Amino acid sequence: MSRQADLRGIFDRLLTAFGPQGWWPGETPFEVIVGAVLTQNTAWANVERAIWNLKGAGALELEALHRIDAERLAELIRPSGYYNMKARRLKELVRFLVERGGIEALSKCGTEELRRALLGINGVGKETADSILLYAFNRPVFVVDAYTKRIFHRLGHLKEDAGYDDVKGFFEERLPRDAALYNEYHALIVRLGKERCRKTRPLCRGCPLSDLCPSSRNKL
DNA sequence: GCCCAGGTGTTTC
DNA sequence: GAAACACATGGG
Repeated sequence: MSRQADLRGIFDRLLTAFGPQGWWPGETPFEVIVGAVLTQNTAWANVERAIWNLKGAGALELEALHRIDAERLAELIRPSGYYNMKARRLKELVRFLVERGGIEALSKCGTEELRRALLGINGVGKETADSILLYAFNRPVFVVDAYTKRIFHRLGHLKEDAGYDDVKGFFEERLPRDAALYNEYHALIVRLGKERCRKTRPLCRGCPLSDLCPSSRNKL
């Protein structure tokens, strides 16, 4: 850590540059949960196609997804990639939700308890669990993804080998525990991460965010 | 054709 | 433990 991280300052700059991101792009907590699995290592545009298929089949509801065959489900979510694996994972997650009395009942659980339970489900890792906690259950949990590590390591705020929980703790210790703030911050990091510098402007000349640029080719 | 995308579990050293 | 691998579609 070469210097003190001004996480709030970076947040303000990203918000000014990109505006509110309106995450999660899902209409119900259940839709958020399904999307969290479907988007694992997958471009969101492909997830949207899968979601659209599920809606069209009337399968984007807890009971419907609980009843559907894994094979049929795999067919519907095919555009999101890894469809056989994700179909099994979704079935597991849905069974968990049903067994625990649904999302409403689960919302009475403590955050740590719920996180442990989610992590116990096959196919739900830390990022997926935290995405569900933050975006479906509105809990103040900072979500870490590959962009977060890449960008903040490049800024000199994280060690090369910082693990998921190290990074999560880094943010949670330096920011107020505020679900709305974590919601927007993670979304803005993803937005920044996706921002690819044009080949015609390899040094992001004039870009007010050039010092935050995630591209390793653009070390300043 | 190649690389990447809002990861995770399993296998192997 | 951590590195290597499997899982798969669609856009740039």
